[in-house]
Amino acid sequence: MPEARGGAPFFEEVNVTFDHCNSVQALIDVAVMVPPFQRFTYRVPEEMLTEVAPGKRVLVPFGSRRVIGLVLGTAETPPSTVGIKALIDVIDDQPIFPAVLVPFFNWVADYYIHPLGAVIQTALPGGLALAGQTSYRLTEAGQAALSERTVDPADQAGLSVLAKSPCSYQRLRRLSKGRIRRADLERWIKKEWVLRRSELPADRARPQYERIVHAVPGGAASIRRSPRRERILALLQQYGFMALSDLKKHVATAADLVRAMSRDGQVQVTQRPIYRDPLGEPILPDSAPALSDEQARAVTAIGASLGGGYDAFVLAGVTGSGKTEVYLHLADATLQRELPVLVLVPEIALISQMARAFRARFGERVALLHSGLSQGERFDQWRRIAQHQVSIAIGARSAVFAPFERLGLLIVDEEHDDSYKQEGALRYHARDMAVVRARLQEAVVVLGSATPSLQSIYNVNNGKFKRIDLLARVDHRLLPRIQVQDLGRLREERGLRRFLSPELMAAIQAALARREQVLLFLNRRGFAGALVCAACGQPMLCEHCDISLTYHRRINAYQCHYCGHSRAATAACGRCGGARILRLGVGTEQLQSEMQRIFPAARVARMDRDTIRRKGALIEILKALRHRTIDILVGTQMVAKGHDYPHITLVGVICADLSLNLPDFRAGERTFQLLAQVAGRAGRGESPGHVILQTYNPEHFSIIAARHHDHVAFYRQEIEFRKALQYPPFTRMVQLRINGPDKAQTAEQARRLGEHCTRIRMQNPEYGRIEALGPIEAPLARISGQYRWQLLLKGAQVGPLHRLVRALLSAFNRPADVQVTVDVDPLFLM
DNA sequence: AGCACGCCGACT
DNA sequence: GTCGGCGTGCTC
Repeated sequence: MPEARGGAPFFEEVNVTFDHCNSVQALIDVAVMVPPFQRFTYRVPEEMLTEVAPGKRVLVPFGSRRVIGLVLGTAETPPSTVGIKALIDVIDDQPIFPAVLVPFFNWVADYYIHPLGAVIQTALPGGLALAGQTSYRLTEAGQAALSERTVDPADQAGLSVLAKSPCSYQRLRRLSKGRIRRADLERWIKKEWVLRRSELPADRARPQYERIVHAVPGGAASIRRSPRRERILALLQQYGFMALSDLKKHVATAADLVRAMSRDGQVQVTQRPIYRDPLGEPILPDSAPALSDEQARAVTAIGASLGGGYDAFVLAGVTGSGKTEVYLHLADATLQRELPVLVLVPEIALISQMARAFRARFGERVALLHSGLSQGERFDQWRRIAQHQVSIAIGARSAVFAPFERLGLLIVDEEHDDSYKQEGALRYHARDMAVVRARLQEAVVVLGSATPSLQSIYNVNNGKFKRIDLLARVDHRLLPRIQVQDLGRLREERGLRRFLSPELMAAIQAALARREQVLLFLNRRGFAGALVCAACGQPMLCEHCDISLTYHRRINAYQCHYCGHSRAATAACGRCGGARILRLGVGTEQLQSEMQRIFPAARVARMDRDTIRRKGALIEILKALRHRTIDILVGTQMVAKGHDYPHITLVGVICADLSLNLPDFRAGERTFQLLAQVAGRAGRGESPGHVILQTYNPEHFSIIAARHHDHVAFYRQEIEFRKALQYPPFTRMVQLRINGPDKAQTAEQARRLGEHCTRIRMQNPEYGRIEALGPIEAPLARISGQYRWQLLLKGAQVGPLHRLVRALLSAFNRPADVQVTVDVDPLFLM
């Protein structure tokens, strides 16, 4: 094939060539699944034309290698400067995602400034072997060199790691604790001590099948009979067909017998896919209860838009107003139009609750997608959606990529929750993407929350979203009474009395006497808050993170909450060597043990990251609460998240200020949401709720607004503050993060990036109104041994910001171990 | 990421 | 002159 280089006459000839071999449609765009993860154009050989389809994996030549790519569609703009290669093979029989997702993937790649192939990789369930695995193995020469000790002592250690077994580079790095570097491997390969083998491995996640045995007409009349065969034939006569696994329960040797019988023509065997069921326990079906007038109005209002193209709603329902029931009715209405429903929930723990409700109403039509599933389970759920076998999917943020070909309704529950923001290589916000996906697929999107984000309320006021309120709690339950206690007046007290006001203590006592449940919220896990040397006042810092350690009594150690590193609690002060370390403040661990001491008869439990680490532990706590085998629950902010605790009447907020004092412009919003949410946990049953909110800042507007359940007042003040300081939603932000293992080098590269940025901004008037803050050292200057710098870009329009960042990144050459990541619409500026 | 290519200094 | 070290840049 001639290269389409050069002038017009040549161009025509190319077209003639295309016409001649009838292959104009035979050019396809493929996203390669190895760096640089970009889209490339390939030619499809004639014999593969019928097989190729968007969403299928293909094997393509790439440089001197063969790699896996994903078909995006026919090429729109064939590249004119390079020769186009032909693809080698089509891997899949069925597409692994529908073609309609391609524009969505493109949008995500553009908006978040991330390579298309990498976007698709994050979207797909794991185990699809998208990248060829490269493994390294010690050669005989390497073995010899190692045993003869002719190698450099520095290489000795690395090579002996490799001597144990061949493995991948990543595993190698882990096994050698990061001491083996890429350059070492390349050097060893040159010396022929090490062999690199690149292979395209089999999928780890494969469909599972079960064998179905069918009766054959006249089969029973066949020659070979035996009592066991008779039994099998009789069972098949009765049921028509049976799974082989069920047959085995009746006839232990069924597997062999059936094979023989199939040969003799007595039965017929077919295969049918089975799905590993992530929902272990059976769920009793329920039927739709009657809606309140308010709920019914919400369903009618939103339901009117179903099937009529894109529309977006904010469903603002106070805690306990029955949003889930509205979702269920809307889902039902959507299914009646034969359109699928996608439900996003902020975290795994809440998925089971939502899934239960949906399963009870819709049975087997529900798929689950989240990271708690095994790779095989996730693959199965994904495939059931892609093959139209389910019409509802419930999942965490990555489920926004669920492979629905058509979509009627997208629900984002607890839309204000920051867990929707993914903080990996691709930093996306699942709520924002849900809105975009709804627009692209002409679906209705519902953002539900008791405390809608400032962003969403702003969009309502802009006319972008429609707002629907649920103001009443179900069964006319009242919102809890909130009482504020000033912690300042307890400053002179010693020990726990500093943190527990007499009013809170009395309320706990009274609630326990009434046999009601108490929730105590403290946004700090561990035993004590701060660790300070008694001699010199130096705080205990993590060796890898420049972050204060926290004392954990259960393991009797100081622990870093950022990298997990811990030191024995006998460790001395890092500065003066002083042995006496003061433990100031209080954490959930201490609060729990103090509560147990003060109320010995009460059953006290704790819910924080430490106690729910074990799989199923959270469910157990929730169950125990429901069965009233817990009297006092102590917990961190996870207790505020949407769980339904029907028997809790008293909520104590130990210190409402912990999230207020963070150096982040969203601190006020987070505090208000947290307080409103945690207060909402009280009084969801028949008894009224009571909340005691302790704070050092009783006059702060976030606290006052929370106290009066006054969302409007909070919004009005917060939006003024954002406007005055030109923060989102009035401006758009992109944050560039510069990370590296070396302090000076990271600082130097950050400075260079800043200079590049200034130069580009000066060159083009389009960037004139973009503000660059930094580069500055990040507030968390080091995490897990990585030094962190940041450059924050702020502008009125997202377009110029995007273009500036793209120009900046393409002009910036960085050393291999310094990383630059892009965070569009950053949520955490630390 | 991997691989080729091209440029330097150290050897046959 | 050739080998092999590493920095640079491309992959349809």
